[in-house]
Amino acid sequence: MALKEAPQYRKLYEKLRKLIENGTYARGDLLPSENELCAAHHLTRPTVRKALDMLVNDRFIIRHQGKGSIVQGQPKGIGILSLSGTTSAIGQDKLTTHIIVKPNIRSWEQAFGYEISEQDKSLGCIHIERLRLINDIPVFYDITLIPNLNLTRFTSRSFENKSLFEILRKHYQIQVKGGEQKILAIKADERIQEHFRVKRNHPILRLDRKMETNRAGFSFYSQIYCNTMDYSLIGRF
Amino acid sequence: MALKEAPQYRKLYEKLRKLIENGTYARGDLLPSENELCAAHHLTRPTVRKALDMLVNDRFIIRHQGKGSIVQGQPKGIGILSLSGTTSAIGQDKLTTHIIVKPNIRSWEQAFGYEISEQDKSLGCIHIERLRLINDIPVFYDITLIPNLNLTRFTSRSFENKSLFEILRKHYQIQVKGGEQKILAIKADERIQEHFRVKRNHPILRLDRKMETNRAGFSFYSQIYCNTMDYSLIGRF
DNA sequence: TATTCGCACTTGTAAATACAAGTAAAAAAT
DNA sequence: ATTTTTTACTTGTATTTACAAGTGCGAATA
Repeated sequence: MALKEAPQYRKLYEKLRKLIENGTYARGDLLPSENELCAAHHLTRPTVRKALDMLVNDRFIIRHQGKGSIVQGQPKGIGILSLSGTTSAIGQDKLTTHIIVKPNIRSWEQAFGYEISEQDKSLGCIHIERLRLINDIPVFYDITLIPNLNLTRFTSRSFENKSLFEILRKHYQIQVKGGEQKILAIKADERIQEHFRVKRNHPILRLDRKMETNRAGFSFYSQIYCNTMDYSLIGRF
Repeated sequence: MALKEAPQYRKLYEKLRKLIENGTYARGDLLPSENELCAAHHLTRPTVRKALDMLVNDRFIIRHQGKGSIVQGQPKGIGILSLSGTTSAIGQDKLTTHIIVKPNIRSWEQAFGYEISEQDKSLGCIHIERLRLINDIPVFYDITLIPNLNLTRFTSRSFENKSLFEILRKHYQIQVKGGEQKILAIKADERIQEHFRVKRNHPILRLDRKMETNRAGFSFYSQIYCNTMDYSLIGRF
């Protein structure tokens, strides 16, 4: 089964998104006009517009009739509380990742309080645990459970300093479209105390999340512990 | 200034959305095919597809190539983490409100870490503090700061068991369009211990929010303390 | 000088057309 | 009867064309 090539509008979306993410286009800049993008990439306007529609949807740009497409910058907009993964929520600070439990396949019974389908249950799940540090301070500990269907070579990929969301999007055409989350404040248990190097009774934020994707019936789950002492979570809504 | 008529694709979106919301199309049903919708509404496929794109985006439907558009049903409520105020986030449980500090006008210097404009600063702000109980358990304590411009009779209104968001929308045509929030876990301080009837070191969730409205330049601010022991915050994103 | 007007640009909406690709059921072959 | 192939649908991608409408700037006008 050969991988189908990504459609043109999607390729353009990825290109422009990258240019915004790496700062080539900064907040407030105008993107090239639709006609210029057409000429530059040998596409027609509806195709270009579809790519821009996606960027609007992800809050990378806004458009003004008669004016142009205005870069909004990284959608801090979609901080960890609204949509994106951790990596894009951090911004330019140094984010390092330690894999505590390497991707491995195991069975599951439940997923942090969320119901899972019988099919997912029968196939088992990919299990990852990561500790993430911002500027060398441990801030996130996350456990991720992904249904084990058809993600070839997934367990052998490197996740160090890479965004899980980005891997899913680029290699498997899976985009997180939204989801559900519970959020609560708890005391640090022993394992968390150790990872975060904090005392007992230290208040910790916990998120239990279900991520829903563009692939029908495909959801995955994560539980995130956050030490908000030095870095609080920021999000737009 | 006459109101411009809504575009065709938006009208179709509204129609189909209404049909899903009132149950004419139920979860699992197939929408009429794109060609049938074209014929029925005298539109062409690109226009129909644009309406369906919007429904996909809002998660009312998903589409399957070769199959059709499958109704997903109503996207579930948006909890406190995404957009709405507390009242609509609770659902059917009993929510009671105690006004701890009645609406009063005072000066402000800052608003929970957010920058405020010079104009807002010069006019002072309306200050409210409320304790909210779900099924008689104290769960939220919130402090709200609203710039004091032109909200006639605001301080004399009753806020018992009423939604602040609703008052702003109905009486002042102010709608919250989005905003920014910081979220962190803290230990209960003395005042919170008392209100929530919890011990020292009890983990508490704190949200610092800036609410942006449809009125240009008008934002207001709130700080919310949550006891997530019995009720965790649930939201979609 | 200050204002108005027009032009050249931008994005927004909409149609008509073509072909690719996935799905499911009918039709044909085994 | 079972399997395979065909066929008639569905949505997905992409082009071409046309006009509407908002923006900003420079030239013409008062």
